[in-house]
Amino acid sequence: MAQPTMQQVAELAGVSTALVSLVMRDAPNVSDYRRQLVLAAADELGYRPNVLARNLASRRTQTIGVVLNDLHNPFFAEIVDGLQAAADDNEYRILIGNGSHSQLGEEQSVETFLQFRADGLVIAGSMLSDDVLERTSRTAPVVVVGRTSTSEVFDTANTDDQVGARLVVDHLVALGHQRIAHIDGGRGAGVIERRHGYRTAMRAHGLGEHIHVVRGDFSEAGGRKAAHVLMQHDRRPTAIFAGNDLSAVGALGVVENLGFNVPGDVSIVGYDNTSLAAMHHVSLTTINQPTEELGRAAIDLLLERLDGNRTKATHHVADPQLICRSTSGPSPAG
Amino acid sequence: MAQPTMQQVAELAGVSTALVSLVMRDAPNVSDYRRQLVLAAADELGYRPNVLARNLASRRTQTIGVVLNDLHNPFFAEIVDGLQAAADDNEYRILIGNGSHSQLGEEQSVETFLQFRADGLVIAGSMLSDDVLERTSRTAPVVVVGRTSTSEVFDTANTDDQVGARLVVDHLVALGHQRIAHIDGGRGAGVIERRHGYRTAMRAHGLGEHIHVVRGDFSEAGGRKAAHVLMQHDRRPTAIFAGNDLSAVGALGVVENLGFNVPGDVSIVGYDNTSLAAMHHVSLTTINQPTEELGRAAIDLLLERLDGNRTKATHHVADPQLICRSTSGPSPAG
DNA sequence: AACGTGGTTTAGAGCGCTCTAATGTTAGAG
DNA sequence: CTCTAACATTAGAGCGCTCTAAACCACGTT
Repeated sequence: MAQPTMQQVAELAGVSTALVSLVMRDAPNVSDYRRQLVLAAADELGYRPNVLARNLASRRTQTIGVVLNDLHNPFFAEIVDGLQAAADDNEYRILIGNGSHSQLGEEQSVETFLQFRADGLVIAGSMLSDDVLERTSRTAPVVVVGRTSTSEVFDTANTDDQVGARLVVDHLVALGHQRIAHIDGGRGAGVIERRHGYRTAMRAHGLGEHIHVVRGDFSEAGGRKAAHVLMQHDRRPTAIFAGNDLSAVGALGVVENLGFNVPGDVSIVGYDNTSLAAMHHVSLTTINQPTEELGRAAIDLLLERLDGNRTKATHHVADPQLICRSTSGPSPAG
Repeated sequence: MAQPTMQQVAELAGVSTALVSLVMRDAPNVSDYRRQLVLAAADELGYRPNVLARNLASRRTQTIGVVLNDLHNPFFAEIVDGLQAAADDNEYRILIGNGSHSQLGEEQSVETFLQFRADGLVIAGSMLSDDVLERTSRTAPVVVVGRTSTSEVFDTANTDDQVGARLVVDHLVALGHQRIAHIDGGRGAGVIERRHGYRTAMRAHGLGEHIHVVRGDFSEAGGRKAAHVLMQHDRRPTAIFAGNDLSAVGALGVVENLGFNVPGDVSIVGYDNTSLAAMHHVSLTTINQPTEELGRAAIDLLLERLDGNRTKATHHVADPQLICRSTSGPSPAG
């Protein structure tokens, strides 16, 4: 399995290793004649540059480490689509680390990337504290996606979750709902803002007394458990605003199983507009986050840092948007 | 952003770099006294080993590259869970590459890992030809997950898809169905076996004349399109066997939207038993693949190769299992 | 014939680590 | 008090590449 080295290519082509290096990097000022020589030799040997050595010598890896909080949440897959596209455009490559939906898993992933000397990090749905993230970004630039922060050290790209939550409440209130409950996301990213947005909007509509928050964890199982609690409450809600699509679908299943009609008896709204929500069979009313935009923004922010064009923290905020589908409707009874 | 090096740690601790190296690698035969000295110095400087340099020198990375065909398919997230657990147990780390549901994306991911000199590769749901995979495994050991192969070069870990398909057909036939159609997965992994298993089982039940295969692509959208075609057919099926859960859910949405009852009018069965199928609201009858087992098997196969204990290709085959949920029921009319 | 000029090529010193072989150290055996 | 064995430590040569500085090589100019 010993792989051919630049040295061998150089010998076969009858040139110096420096020249081979130049050819491999597509440098200008290499005669066409030698370029062909080198390429032919490389091809013959099946030469493949050793990124480890290359990066060690050049002190950059052209690699961005992406840490995803939860591989099971389609939201993150969609973020990756945006990141991938933007990275491709800029000749960076992306490697993905699995945060395993836990702080520890996230920290290990980050550590791996730092040891590999990734040029920068994108952490999507981070559960780490600002403090830890700031410390990390002293080693390599960090962009946090899907989570608000006022940090003056690292950048963020996300949607305004408070506004998003308000859109949900406004929508449900317009449909005549009053008893609107909220399933939050536990320790997940964006949880505080969404919950706060929900509370504020409820009060703004004079529905302060109907504020009802149940804890979830951004998973389908969490949504199920929370919905059970809600539906057994003596004053059960006519509408449920779940913190993300995954928990909304969990709630949806339970509510239906208990014999209620959605949206006839109970309206359910999610958050993220993932592929899950868009599925015909699910057809979930939800809030769209422009994942493509967020992904691109994250890469752009990172590149500005890497190119040394900026040192001040920047927070890219995108607009959320209500996507009305089949799980929300007029309040029963009125 | 210049990070401290082993050299600096050595100076601060008043020892040689070799000793620092030993301490960092937890080697035996280092006096406790110096070990503490070194650790203290490393801690003070915030030293973090440079994996690039380490790997370059030691010629191994302790890293396994995992290429996922489609980040949007929860099946692969579940495979990663198994891989992650097994890798953790063996002090390997996992890095994930995005195959982008395309051959090109997959090849690029593989190339990146080879350039990073990953010790081994796991390719889940590969769309690459045996030929390409065999060539790749001359550079680093490759285990292909979720795809059959008789290759004598690389290893595989998967379930017997033909048996799985037969389980589906048997189940539906037992429920009285005759017009059982199949939505396949286009160029995806396992497609040929599942389709073949379907055909064989149909004929075995004397239903050869009802064989009906429509092309899909393992995505929800593909499932929708295929279902449209099927339901507009003059002899529309009473049961649909979709090649994976994602397309099954797509089909489910369309069938319901067209006003049919599931499973009253049409039964739908998926494949993979992903978290998607298990969702209460979806509750899809499907075939379980033991993802945890597959993930562990893949890592085990890889480690055997890496430890030099085996050179002959091995194909780990797990048993599929029918999971009966709410989308399959007795054939209407009989 | 000496001199620039600008494009092309190369020598060689690192990058930060590991690993082999050699050296230093200590304690018990003879 | 020397000799050994076993443990502890270190020097130094790579690993495969990049990058700076210097060398080389036609050309057309003076």
